[in-house]
Amino acid sequence: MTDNPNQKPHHHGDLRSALIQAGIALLSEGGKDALTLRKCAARAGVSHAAPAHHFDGLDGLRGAIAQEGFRLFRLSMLAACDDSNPSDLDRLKGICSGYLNFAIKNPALFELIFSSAPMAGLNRDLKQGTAFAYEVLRDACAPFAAPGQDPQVVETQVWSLIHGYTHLYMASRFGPVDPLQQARGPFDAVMALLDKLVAPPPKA
Amino acid sequence: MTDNPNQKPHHHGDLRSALIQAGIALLSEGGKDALTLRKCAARAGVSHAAPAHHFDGLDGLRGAIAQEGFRLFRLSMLAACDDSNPSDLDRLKGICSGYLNFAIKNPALFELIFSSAPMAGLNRDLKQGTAFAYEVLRDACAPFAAPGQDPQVVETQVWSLIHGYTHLYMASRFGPVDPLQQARGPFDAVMALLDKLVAPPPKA
DNA sequence: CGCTGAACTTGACAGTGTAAAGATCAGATC
DNA sequence: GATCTGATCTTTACACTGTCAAGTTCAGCG
Repeated sequence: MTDNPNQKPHHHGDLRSALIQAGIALLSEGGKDALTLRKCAARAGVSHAAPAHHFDGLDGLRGAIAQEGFRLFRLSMLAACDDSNPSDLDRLKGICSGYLNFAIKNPALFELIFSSAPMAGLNRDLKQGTAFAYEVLRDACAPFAAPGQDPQVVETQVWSLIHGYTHLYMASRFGPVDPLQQARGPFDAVMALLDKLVAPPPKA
Repeated sequence: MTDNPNQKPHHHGDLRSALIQAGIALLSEGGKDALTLRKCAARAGVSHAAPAHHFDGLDGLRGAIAQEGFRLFRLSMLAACDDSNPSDLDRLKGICSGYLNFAIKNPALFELIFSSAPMAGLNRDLKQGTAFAYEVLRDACAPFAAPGQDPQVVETQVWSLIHGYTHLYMASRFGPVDPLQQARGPFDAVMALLDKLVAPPPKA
């Protein structure tokens, strides 16, 4: 009866995750505006109103996609510095490199997860996903906190620097974007600012 | 005949600029998604298809609004550091302060002007508007370029830092946004990284 | 067997961008 | 002055979107 895989059942089985994957694919293929409830539904083989039973409207789907996006984002940062044990500075720059690489490989997804939706409106699972990714950055920044200084300061400095560079690079502010990640603009020159974290100014 | 000001003429007179102003107002009131060709037209008192004669679709209107946005953005940066002659560092931090202030006062407009529309697709006037605003940042960075170093390096470092901070702050990544610009998050702590531009590390 | 509730479909509606075709009018030309 | 011309704006229409309301299907259970 239902053994025939060609015969789609009334219940999809795992529609929620199928819609999220469809959404990521649409973002990847057509950019931010290509993410549509109806197109996601069509790609998952269900009717246009089916997603409403799994997400709270389009924003709900965006949130679920963002959660998955943060998971991939974290993996990209970790993958860029899993060498043997390099110096603390190399490790931090590796994290930043993974930060940028994720945006280059997933422009629309990167834009989505850092879109201006106020954090207050995020559900708990998504908040946890962002915190989990932030942990990677925090760990890499830990060795650079001056004694007696709030470690958040260095974290915020590094985060601002790499995030700003990535966002401006993706907006073609440093020249055309290279999807092959060969030319990443003045990435190394900008990241050289991090060198000054380890060599504090002389007390004079 | 046509002396009666209550009697609206067939020709608007300055519809193009009226639509841009209407668009900025809509962005300010309702955020990024509130910018709509039809709503702009209605606010300007014309039919919904009238904007098509002045802009190349919604993206064309966005570009025109961005051009005006860059003009205001530049003024905001200049306004934040027009004191008497402070130090180079104070002046640079003032520019950064104006950068952030503009985003706080015009969240949707800030998002629009730095949206990921590739620079390649921008028209010449808009490109010139962005270059004009960038000039302010470049001038403020000039005193910090190490001798023999490409001044673009410092410019890109500073730009990345302030842009990343602003973008993350506006996404409520450093806590809730204060529209009154009283609490700007760890702004001063992050900008302290710029101190290291003037005090290079010792040579060993 | 029949019930119940979740999963999904169908149909409808308002709002959107955009294109085509017509109406209006200021200004130049004759 | 009369007429032509082209820019400006309106009207109409269409496809697509998110969202709601109501109906349909079906697995699991008493």
